[in-house]
Amino acid sequence: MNALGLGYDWTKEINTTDPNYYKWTQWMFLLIYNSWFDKDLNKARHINELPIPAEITDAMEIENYKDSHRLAFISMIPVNWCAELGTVLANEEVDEWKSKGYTVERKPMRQWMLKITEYADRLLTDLDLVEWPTSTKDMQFHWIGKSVGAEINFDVKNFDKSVKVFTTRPDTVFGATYLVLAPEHEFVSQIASDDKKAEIVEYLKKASEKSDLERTELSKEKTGVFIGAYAINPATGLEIPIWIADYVLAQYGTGAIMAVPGHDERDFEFAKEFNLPIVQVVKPADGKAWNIEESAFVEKSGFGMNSANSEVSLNDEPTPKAIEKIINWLKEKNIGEAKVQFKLRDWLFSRQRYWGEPIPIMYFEDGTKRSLDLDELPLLLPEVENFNPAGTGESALATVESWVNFTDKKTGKKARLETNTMPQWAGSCWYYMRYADYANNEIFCDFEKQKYWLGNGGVDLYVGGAEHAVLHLLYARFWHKVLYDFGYVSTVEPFQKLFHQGLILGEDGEKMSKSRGNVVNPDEVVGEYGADSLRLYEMFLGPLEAVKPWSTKNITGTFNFLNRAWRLIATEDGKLSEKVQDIELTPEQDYVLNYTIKKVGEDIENLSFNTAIAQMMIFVNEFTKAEVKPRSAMEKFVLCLSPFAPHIAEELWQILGHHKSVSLEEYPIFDEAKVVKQSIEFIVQVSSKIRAKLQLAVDLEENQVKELALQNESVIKHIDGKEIRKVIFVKNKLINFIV
RNA sequence: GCAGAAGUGGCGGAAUUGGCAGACGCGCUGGACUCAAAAUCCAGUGGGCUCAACACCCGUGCGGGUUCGACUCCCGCCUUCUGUACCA
Repeated sequence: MNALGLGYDWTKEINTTDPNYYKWTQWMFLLIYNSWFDKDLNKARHINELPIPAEITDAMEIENYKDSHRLAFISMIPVNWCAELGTVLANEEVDEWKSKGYTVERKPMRQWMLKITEYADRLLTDLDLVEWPTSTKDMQFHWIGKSVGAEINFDVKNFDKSVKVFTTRPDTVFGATYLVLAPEHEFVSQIASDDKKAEIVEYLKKASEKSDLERTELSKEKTGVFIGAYAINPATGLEIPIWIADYVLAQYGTGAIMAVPGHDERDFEFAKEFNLPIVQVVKPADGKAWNIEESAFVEKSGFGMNSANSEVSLNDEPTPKAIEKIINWLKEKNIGEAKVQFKLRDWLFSRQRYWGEPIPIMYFEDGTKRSLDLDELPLLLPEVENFNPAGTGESALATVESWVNFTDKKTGKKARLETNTMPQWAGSCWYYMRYADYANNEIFCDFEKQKYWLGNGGVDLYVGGAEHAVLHLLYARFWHKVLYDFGYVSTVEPFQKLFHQGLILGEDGEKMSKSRGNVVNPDEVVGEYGADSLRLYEMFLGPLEAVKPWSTKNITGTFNFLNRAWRLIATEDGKLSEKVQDIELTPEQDYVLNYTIKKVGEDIENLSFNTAIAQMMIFVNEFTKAEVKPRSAMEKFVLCLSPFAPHIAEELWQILGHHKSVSLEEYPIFDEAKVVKQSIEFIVQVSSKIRAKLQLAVDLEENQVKELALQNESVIKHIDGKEIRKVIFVKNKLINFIV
């Protein structure tokens, strides 16, 4: 990187695995842990400010109540457990190990979660504040996935229970002909009939062995099992069967749905597969008949039908009105209410691996616990011989007796440390702020420094790959907002302007990889053509955001350009060329110079480096033609070139007689008056076809141009005595005679 | 399937309040310099037609449309890339 002349200040290097750095990652985790989300104020507050209900008086119960409100909490949630490996696998690792013959199952295990869902609304609305690519904003928008609907309770026949479902179409409740629970739903084992239990266990086993990916790959064929229980449709009063099926996800909504096969594609497919009744309760707005046995009617623009009981009728109501009406009825009867649901799930934060920041919480023998104080951080990882997981689902840390079990100095009590560690994402959630105050040991970043460097809406320009569009960029926004709520940062959002650079592919148009053998080694290119040629070529390839192939052959273009630029100013042996003299510029040279300064400056602002370089090539071509080169133009050109090709520019600058580094110079200023052309090539069209080009002075009026144009031979020929019906005139551009 | 982006010479790409399509570079062709070559410099280079020039015609993935005028705007398709995965 040094050879390429990239301007990194290595004294400010940071490292998320450095204890002095992860001290603050742990501190931030504890800030989150010691918070609850005040829905009224729509922000995080300290856990000690949480109002405790009067009926809770027992100290232990108060702690439990607090724990259930913390933004970091423990939950039993399904993870990819591989018993043979004794460890939990990431989604993308599952297939790899399964193909090696290992068994991976979805098993609920104790995990630390962060309540990012509390920030769902803010993460959504604050997207308006940032200058990000629309595609990335869209991705986050869909990922957060806000849907507005209702929750409805369906009583279970013969049980004192009711299944809560979430639906965006409560108006179709009259058409709900069965319920479907996620296989993992807690009611399944409780309400299933005995004769179905064997079948259910079998189905559950199969479902648990499927990864999320497999569940969806099998999407075309719906599977499920009737569990021998019935629910009562609260709208119709009818008994409807309860099924389990893995197309219903435990993690979303309530983990249960009311199935309306007449008005939902998935429910329709399922009903067809298992011969369940389909009832039409919405009709198309155009009044045409709809064959509900053929396909589901899913438009939200219809009118209700077959939807009435003794208390409420949705018949002939347009869908939006019907939704409103049924929600009011559900509320009145206390069987449901309006509900906003997000696709966004809480963040599974813990890892059962050695390499990660230890979660700084200790548990005492009496069942109480405490988080570490700032003066006890960082909580270091112990030195170990064996990094393998404990095999119990815990990390290697659980096997380090001396680390895990100890006597707490502050309380004198025997304690056991949490053995979970944090994910890679944690340290990258806030590193962008550490650069502003990289060595501070009192706080993660001094507020004033943070405000100075990042106060203008966050990081001014954040360049990174599109693969981070939803995970890193969402997690970091979440942490930043928590820090904002406690006044540690001055902006609501961490990254003001975001740019995704495109990948440079190998010469074969494929991703560069060792296995494909298409990797280009920059060191070799630098050796042959120099660092400036490489830098310039990478920028000249095409737009920064585009994915584009490398071509070693084409680097001669930028290499030649730099050689030509050199010869403009210097001799082969590095002396100032005798042709560089203090002379006036010709009007044409003056224009090219000023336009180059303007264009390159603007293109840098827009990150359009390829066109900036093209303009500098035009400059060099123009001045190569000249017998004598004006010194002032050469100096300004070197200043333009300097950010792109710093090494050559530096040498040329010194050859031109300067002693101060060119990198300390200001970018040159152009003369606005000189970038306006004195004369322009004017287009003359006859019936929209170009028939002549005239070299004219600028700002001529229509009459003047018309007169000149009509004297042109080619124009006369094409008008051919015909009547001119219309004349279109665009100032300084064209005149068009319609005949 | 859904969402987003893209499709322009032999190649990378340029051109957006709709107004010269192909800037700039690579490659290729010819010339100058040289004993020769490399390097360098100069000229040419979308296709068709033409001995050639002029002129003319065609041309921005495909098919329509709006407009005096469309790479650009609208409708419908095709292809490629990226992301995502039954979210009730």
